[in-house]
Amino acid sequence: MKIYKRENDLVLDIPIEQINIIDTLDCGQCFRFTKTSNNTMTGIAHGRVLSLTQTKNEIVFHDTSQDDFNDIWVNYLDLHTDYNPLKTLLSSDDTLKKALEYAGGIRIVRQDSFEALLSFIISQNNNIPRIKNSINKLCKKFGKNIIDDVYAFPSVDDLHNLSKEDFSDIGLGYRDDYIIDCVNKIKNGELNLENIKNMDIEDARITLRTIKGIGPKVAECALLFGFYRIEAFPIDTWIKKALKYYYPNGFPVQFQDYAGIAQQYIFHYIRTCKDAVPEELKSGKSKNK
DNA sequence: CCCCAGGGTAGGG
DNA sequence: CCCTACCATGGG
Repeated sequence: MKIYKRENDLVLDIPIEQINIIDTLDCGQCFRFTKTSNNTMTGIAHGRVLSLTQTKNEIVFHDTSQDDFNDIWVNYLDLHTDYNPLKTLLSSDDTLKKALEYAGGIRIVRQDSFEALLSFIISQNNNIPRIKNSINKLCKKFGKNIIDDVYAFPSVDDLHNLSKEDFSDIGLGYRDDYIIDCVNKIKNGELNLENIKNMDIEDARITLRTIKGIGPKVAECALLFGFYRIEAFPIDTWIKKALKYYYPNGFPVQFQDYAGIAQQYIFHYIRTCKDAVPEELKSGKSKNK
């Protein structure tokens, strides 16, 4: 992994098999990036704009300083982790082998805890385009302006002391109450996200689920995507279908310490690869049984 | 009109 | 423990 300067950009020498930025930033784990050309992703994270252009052997970080790269983006994109041993282990399973051939360049992005927590509260019984839309409106209305029409994800303080009416034009539906409850619990000290980072995962699950609207699935997503607990295993409607079709006898126990990463490969595979599962299963009623 | 989406809750068996 | 109705909203 070599990094060098090219005018205002930083160029990272890294093969696309090691990290595919489009698959990574557009696989339903984070919601603030969009594809701005056929090989460019642009979005906002940690209060900054990030625009990445990828070719076979390099990623261009547009208008990025060496300090921001070192202090923010290496960690955000999980670049210090070697995924090869894990991918070799997961390849012993036929389904994961196919999922890795389809999109093995996915990494688990290290998102801000509060942003991930709120994002996955919004995600419940919702679809990804609508989640992205609501989050963008939330940022535009309550987040701090970064530049032009770009806004940071709102902080706890940005969102506290708001009423349901304040959220009425965000399109959250009934989920506004959940956000209000979450922000209140953080503000009054009932919930401390920094403490959750150091908790045993079972305690973290129980603590997160004290927030209204957070059940098993959202708690697992928050832990996986907001706290980098890669053993967390969110089961949504897609993973339910995958478990039923591929793993009727249960998910392989030898993967349990990294089940969250495996889950993400499968999620992306089954959701976007049209011949991953039979059509009748994809369009079938997922709520039955 | 229907069903579905990175579900959870309350309430009743 | 299980099951079910219901919860807003927009896309297909």
